[in-house]
Amino acid sequence: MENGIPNKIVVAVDTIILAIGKGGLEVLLTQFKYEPYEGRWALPGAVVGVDESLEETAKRILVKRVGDSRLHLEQLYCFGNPDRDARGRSISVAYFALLSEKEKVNNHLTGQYLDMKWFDTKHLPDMAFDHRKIIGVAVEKLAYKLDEIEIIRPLLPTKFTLSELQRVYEILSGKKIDKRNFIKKVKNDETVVLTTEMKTGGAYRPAKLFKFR
Amino acid sequence: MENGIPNKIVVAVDTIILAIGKGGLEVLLTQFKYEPYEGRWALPGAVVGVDESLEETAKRILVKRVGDSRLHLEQLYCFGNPDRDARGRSISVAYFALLSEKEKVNNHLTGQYLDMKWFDTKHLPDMAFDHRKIIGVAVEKLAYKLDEIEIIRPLLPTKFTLSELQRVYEILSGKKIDKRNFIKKVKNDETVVLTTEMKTGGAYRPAKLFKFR
DNA sequence: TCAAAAGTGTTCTGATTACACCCATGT
DNA sequence: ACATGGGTGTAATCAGAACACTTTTGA
Repeated sequence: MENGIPNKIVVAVDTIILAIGKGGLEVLLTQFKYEPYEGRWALPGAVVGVDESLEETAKRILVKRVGDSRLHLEQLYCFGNPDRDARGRSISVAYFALLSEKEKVNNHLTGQYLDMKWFDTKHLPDMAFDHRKIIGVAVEKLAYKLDEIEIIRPLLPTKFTLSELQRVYEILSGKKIDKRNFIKKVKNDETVVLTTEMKTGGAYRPAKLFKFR
Repeated sequence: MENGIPNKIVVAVDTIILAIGKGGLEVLLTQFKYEPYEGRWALPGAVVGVDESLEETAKRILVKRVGDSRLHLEQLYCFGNPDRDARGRSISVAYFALLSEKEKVNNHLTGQYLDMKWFDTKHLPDMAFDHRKIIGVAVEKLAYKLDEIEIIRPLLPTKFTLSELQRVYEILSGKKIDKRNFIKKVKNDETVVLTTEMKTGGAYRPAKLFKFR
């Protein structure tokens, strides 16, 4: 039962902004400028406004940091241990956001946003708060959701080759998979269909392009 | 990024206490005594203490309402729409708790706790806040988690017949399943094993008792 | 002896795994 | 011509679904 007694807990949203990079799954972090976490890296976040839904807070962060709020956004978990923030009691509602075009963000990485950088989720820098753990939970959940190939959609451009799809699948699941078995899986699933176009311009043999339905 | 600016948001934990009852899955609710939700039913909840973790808050609720905090407890979701509480801005971190012995709770349903009652999740009364929706999400998640039979453990006594196990499975999944197929599934799974005991005293033919490993 | 729940096996289908070679292109 | 990634099929195994009759007990 809830009642109206106010408390001193700060409610924040933190976003785990993920994209596929050269080496694997990457997350966008910002460097903290102040004590007690000076120099350490943190997830982009914001305190929830009094008239703002949690998802609106998350979108506000995305607009500021990525320049676009139309990403796949999903609530991950609510972290609330009393010792998670050395500055005082806070709880963080974590959302993950999936991004297909890192480049778009990278245009943001100028001027006032020079404190932002992509990191491979397997090689994270020194992190503030419990954010390392939060990223761990996010990566784990993503792998768990992978039984629906659909979850890959926001991480790819609208058209992609089978190899690109398979690469994302392997990165998220952490497992290698055989090409021939993978195409069977994809064809069964029916969420991914062939287009008539070919990926040209790449080195070597052109590949058929697929898209999500 | 989080900072220390205080806000006016109340952080509460609400618990969805579930058990298997005569008609199906049941949830324990309390009747609200005050405006603006007078007479409506709500999930047992509490405001999070400043030095208390979210899970500790949930356990505090369980001790008070059920007399036991050693239930299966799991965070469900964080609900935070600005209009979810007519009295002011609040967010609710929902936890579900699974209970095998409704009777234990029923001893609590006396004196100051006469405002507590079990309801079938399919026939809920008029509810306060967004609690009807929260219960819906909980029931859905439970069905989703059912691919691991393990999730049924906290809803059953330590020893149980195959039919009892199957009944819970059917209630949570919302589907009928064939007896012979069900035992194959259970045997494959290997989390449930046969004991040497029989369920005697019931009407008709005695049944073998199983237990979780 | 009857009512009610317990107990039991086979067949079919669809998904998953293991596995190896030729093809099309740019350099 | 060669290096590189694109593209393809078969056989074995396993889980899930459909399906009906006999057994044991208490009343």
